[in-house]
Amino acid sequence: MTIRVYNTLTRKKEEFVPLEEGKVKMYVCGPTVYNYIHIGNARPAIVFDTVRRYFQYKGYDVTFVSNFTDVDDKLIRTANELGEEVPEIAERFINAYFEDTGALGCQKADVHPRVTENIDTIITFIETLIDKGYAYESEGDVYYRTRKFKDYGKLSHQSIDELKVGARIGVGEKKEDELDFVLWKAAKEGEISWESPWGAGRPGWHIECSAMARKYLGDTIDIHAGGQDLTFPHHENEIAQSEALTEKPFARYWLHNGYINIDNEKMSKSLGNFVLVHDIIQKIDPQVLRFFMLMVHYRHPINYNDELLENAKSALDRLKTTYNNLNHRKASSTNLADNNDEWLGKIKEIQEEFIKEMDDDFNTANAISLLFELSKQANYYLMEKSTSEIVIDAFLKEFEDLFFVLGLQLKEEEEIVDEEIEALIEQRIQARKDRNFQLADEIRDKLKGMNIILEDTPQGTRWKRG
RNA sequence: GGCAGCAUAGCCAAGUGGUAAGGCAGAGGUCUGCAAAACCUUUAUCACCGGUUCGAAUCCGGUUGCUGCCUCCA
Repeated sequence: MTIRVYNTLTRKKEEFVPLEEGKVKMYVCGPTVYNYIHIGNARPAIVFDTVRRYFQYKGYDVTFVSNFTDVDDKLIRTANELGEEVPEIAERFINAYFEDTGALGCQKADVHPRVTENIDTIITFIETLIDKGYAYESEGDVYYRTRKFKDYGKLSHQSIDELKVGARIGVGEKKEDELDFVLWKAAKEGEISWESPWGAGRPGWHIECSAMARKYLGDTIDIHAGGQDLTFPHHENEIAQSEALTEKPFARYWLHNGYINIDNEKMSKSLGNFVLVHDIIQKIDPQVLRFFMLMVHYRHPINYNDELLENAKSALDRLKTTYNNLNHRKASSTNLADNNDEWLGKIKEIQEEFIKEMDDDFNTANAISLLFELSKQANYYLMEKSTSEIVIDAFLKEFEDLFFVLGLQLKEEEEIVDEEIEALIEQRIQARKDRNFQLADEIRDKLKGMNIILEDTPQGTRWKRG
């Protein structure tokens, strides 16, 4: 089965056919590193990390590039406010980005290019656009001649004339046309800058992605992705820049993820409702946030609040409990069960359904429902009097594989064996043997107070943290 | 004004022509010394109106409500 992806360019689900068989070249627009990332930044990171993992699961060789915008107006402003230099700020929040997204289970990209490390590439790109007549210098700035690019608007499906109606006016007399956008910005007094044929300055926002995607992935890439709001103007402008330069299609498939609202309101500075990943993961397992996001289809909006996150935690715990129960049962399993094939068949069936759902434009919501089906089947199996190690292992492996695809972790960190807890549990086991249930319950309550929850199973007593 | 999206049970959320997945929460039950975990049962005709069709949550038209983008916000 092939993967079908919704392509913003055509507004349809299309069969994914890579440029080069078995390989996927993917570029995801990364953050401007002037602050900790908020959950809106986390969504594309999580979603497209999952897309990447799924391609890999299907056997593709994926080259994944995601940039850092490490110089722009917001960085300069932040630097001024804090009395620091732009590179310091950028470095700090790039590190924070890796820390936060790492906690969320996102793998690092193959390349994380930074604007400030690719200034030469960007300047060359702009020079070529000028040579081809697609750009012009004006008082130290360089602008893109938007009307010259005949396909402008093809991604956001707007005609140039419609855009003109909505275009903000008064941006500057330096432009030939109000739709033109900046490729190179002349430096103001004291601003961080680089030398260029047009004087000291820095790159505009859109040009970096065109230049860096081309440098690291080539003229045409398979997938270009980012948040929905980047469709226009950012991605539209990237297409204009890249395709004007190479005269080839820039990206074959454009994927965009939906927004996140906080308590049904848009996250915005004026509302003061920005939720930083850095803060949430102090309070809740980062896995839960990832799971929460994957429970909704990536193109749909998500509403966020604490209660919904709690629901996601309960749901994820259910799956983890089943996994732990399987592990617990492994020790007492034998090789003598005679219905192994039946169970192995069921597991295989669930795996196939999972793949079918993910093939359909990465429908993680449905894929997760298959995890619950796996959990249900595993629980049925655990009700059997004797279990086969082969089947238990197959269940465990399936859980691990599918969790890995979604970027979720099953194996807990090694619990440090607490002697006090162990001793109390031993005492209670003895008390139960003696049918001294009052003492047994007292011990259980005491442990509960220590956030230890006990489970008495036919295979013995086990504990977990609450 | 232009372009686009959304409206499914108490909550979250799948589902684009064949009679409503899954999760959370709730209720009842089984198991258990009691719990925990698990299992079973139970809760919707899909915003509204009209149309197409043997058949629509799913297609078309309209109405209402909400949302996003329209130059630097993921």
